[in-house]
Amino acid sequence: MARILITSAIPYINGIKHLGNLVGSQLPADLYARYMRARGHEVMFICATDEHGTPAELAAAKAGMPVAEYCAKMWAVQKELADGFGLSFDHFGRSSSEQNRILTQHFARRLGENGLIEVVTEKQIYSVADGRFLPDRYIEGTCPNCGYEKARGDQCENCTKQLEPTDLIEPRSAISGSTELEVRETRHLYLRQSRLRDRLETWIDSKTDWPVLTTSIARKWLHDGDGLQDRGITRDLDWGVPAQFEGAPWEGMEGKVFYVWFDAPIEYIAATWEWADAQGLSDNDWKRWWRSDKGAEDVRYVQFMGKDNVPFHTLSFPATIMGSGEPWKLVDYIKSFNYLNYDGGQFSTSQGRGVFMDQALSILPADYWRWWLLSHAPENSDSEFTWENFQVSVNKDLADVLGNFVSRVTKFCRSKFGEAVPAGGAWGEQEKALIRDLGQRIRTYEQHMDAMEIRKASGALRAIWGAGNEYLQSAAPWAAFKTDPERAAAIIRLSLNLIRLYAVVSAPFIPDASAKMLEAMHSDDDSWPEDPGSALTTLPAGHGFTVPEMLFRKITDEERAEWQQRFAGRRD
RNA sequence: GGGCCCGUAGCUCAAUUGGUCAGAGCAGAGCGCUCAUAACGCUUUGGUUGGGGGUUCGAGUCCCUCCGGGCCUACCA
Repeated sequence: MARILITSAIPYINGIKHLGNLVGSQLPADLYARYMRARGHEVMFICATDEHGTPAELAAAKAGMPVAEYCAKMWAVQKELADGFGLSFDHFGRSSSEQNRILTQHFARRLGENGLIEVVTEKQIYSVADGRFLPDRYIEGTCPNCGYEKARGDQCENCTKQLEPTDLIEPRSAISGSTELEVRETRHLYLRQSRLRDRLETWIDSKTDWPVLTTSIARKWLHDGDGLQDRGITRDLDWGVPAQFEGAPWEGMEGKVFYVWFDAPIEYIAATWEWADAQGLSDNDWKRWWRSDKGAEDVRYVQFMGKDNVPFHTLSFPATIMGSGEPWKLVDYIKSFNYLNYDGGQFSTSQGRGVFMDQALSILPADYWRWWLLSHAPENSDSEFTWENFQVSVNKDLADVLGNFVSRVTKFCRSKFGEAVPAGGAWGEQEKALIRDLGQRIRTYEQHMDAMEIRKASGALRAIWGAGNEYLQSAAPWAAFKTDPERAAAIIRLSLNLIRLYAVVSAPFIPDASAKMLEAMHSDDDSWPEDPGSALTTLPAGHGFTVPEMLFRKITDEERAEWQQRFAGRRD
């Protein structure tokens, strides 16, 4: 048994995530966690909300509530949606937790003591009307290059030229529109990650099995220009982890907080601590996942994230860990994803374009979404959601192939033998061939799952489902029943057992349907079919079952057309 | 501007380090079956691998170039 630590990139607190966000981190992480648990491994699966930063403060102000209250409310919303999608986190934490405050300040102090933090005085734009310093992209103005009037302080969207906020003509606050802007001096802590460049590069170079997407982004940052640059890790905000605290090796940081990207990854650790506290466990119960001096040497740590998160997970967070000089766990494997597009364009949170998690669950159960999203995960390039493709995949794979298999077997048995596993007959050549075939297909499935090749794994699973229909067609119990009922009984006994086997191997992808299948088979034996032959004798003759409700319904053309129109733009 | 990724059958995607007629699923066509959610099984039609050039005994794979799409570019997260 191995020990596997799995973290999903933590979703930002601000608003409800769309399906592209879901498939880029939380959902594949859940698939992997469920699979590894099913294989008997000890798993710690961690996620949380990322709550600090300017957008959270602004969203709270817009909602007319204190930021802490807003975050608490949105955490509950996201938690409920995560539960709705069956995301099996061992703990869904909050980056605003007390545990994260303690750890974030701890890491900062260690980095400071190790000479890796520097106080830098710099000039930033301050908005008097808003009473806050403005991040570059919260400043709007006219582009000096092309004359576009809504250029942002970091880049002009129209001509793509990169800008400094002071380049803008008639700059104004993007928040209030106020033109009362001043350049003010402010002091910030910088993480001197340039000093760790060689160590980081050696470390990245050792990861020869990582996806190209992951390593190429890391290398770009390591080599771009003068190489890895130092990075400001504090901000002039109210909401966050205070940068000035008891024991801090610097002064004058009162009123400042750590940058959200400094404390967010630390929340992976903090959330594990939150988990231990919530369970009433000891310090060592969470440290054994994170500290190699506390029993984490044998832990394999896997992170899941979208490509936009890669620089922070390959460089700045590892720099934080390495720079601490303490034996915290570094990531062993990063699985990164491209983006999922929506019907010819991008999902857009601001425009409400695409399907969001709450909307998805309001029209179809989670398993339908899980299956489509995972079997089309954007692993090698950006991929695309279309309603036509969604309808066809769900109807064919889930309803016709898997759902109908369960239906035809259970209904045939009920009508010919009653609602119990029939006795009599024996396995022949066809059964031996099926078992050999299943053994191979399951092994292929396991290999893809172990390698986190999600699309390939879904294809292998579909092939396992297909094997059942192929077998039924060639064994033809409906024909055998007329001349040799015992033979038909043997076929159906195996087929009913096959339903239980399908429930077990399919559970990582479609946990709710799998639970229904097990329930219909009146079984709670969810042990992995290490040996298909014996797995198919789990339900003995005489064992009762129930014909289940339709496992998956089909999506009609009318529904597809309606949804296509409903989600084309503008969220209500 | 710089960097990276991608372009393969009508659609969604595969093709170990360059190595036998470029493969699946879906859609299409034909046949079979009738237990089942008009479901299932079998067979089968689709490709000058975006265009052009080059290296090689051999290129979807490597190099150059052009076209098209996407991402990142360090103060959104």
